[in-house]
Amino acid sequence: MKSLQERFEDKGIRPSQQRLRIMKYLEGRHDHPSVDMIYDALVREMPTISKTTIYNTLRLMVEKALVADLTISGQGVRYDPVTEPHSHFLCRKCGQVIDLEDIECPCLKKEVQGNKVEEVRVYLIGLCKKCHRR
Amino acid sequence: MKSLQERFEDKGIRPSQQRLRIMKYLEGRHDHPSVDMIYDALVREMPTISKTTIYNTLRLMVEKALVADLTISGQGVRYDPVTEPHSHFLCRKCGQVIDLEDIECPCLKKEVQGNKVEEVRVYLIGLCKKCHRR
DNA sequence: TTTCATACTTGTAATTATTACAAATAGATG
DNA sequence: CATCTATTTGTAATAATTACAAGTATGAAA
Repeated sequence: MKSLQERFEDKGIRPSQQRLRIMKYLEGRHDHPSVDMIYDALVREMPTISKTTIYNTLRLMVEKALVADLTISGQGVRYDPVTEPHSHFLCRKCGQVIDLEDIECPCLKKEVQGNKVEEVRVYLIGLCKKCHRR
Repeated sequence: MKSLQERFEDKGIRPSQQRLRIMKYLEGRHDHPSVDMIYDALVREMPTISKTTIYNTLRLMVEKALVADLTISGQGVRYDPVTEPHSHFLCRKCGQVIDLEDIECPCLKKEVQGNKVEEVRVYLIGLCKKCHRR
């Protein structure tokens, strides 16, 4: 895997302190944080960072396909450092969002009923392993 | 298909003028309107209706499973009078949301990786038939 | 290295979507 | 008709996001 610096260069993104921090934070977790979660975590080490920068950076990263955005029912927007297509599971009780790598999706066809498919998003909702046990 | 009145009674919902109007409007279309679209259309025939009532009614209908809510990437919440499970296609150019009845979904399993699946939402994004032709 | 132009960040204000809430209204029941 | 309760309405509050202008940092050129 290429370094962050390299991936930024490839896409013509200037590697500012803020952008690097945001991406490093995101890549270190798999819980699909929201803007607020990212801000709250980073503002401790970087007290001057602003929420607008988080928004700007994430918009740029999504545009350049270095980050994926998820809009799951009722949860607002969440961000995912993994851009390879995969599905997500939302636990309606604890709210956590889990990656599901192995779900093969039938709708990966290029064309459906005459419409050109560019992207497939599959969200499963239910009770996660832990919450289900009670 | 049962009448609206009957379906309301079954669920213990009082059939107020507003609720009936909102549901009738929704059932007459298949373009998955937003709260604003519904409000703008109804306020002409019912000048005193309030947006809060639209929100309240839709929340109730979703709760009682007479309406489905869709949260597609970037489009805010849209509402669908069809509650049988089916998929949706969003055209990234013209913004329309199309029903896809025939997409069979592989993930209709009851359980995935230990998590209990209660609901499956599949969104396809791309260019619709019309927009694609250009 | 200084200078300059440009890109990036920040804080604030504006916008949009949604919910909370209390007062007014309508509808059902006795 | 009188009363009780559910519903609706308007307004205010909240939350998420975007717009924008001013300040700051960065890189290139001199």
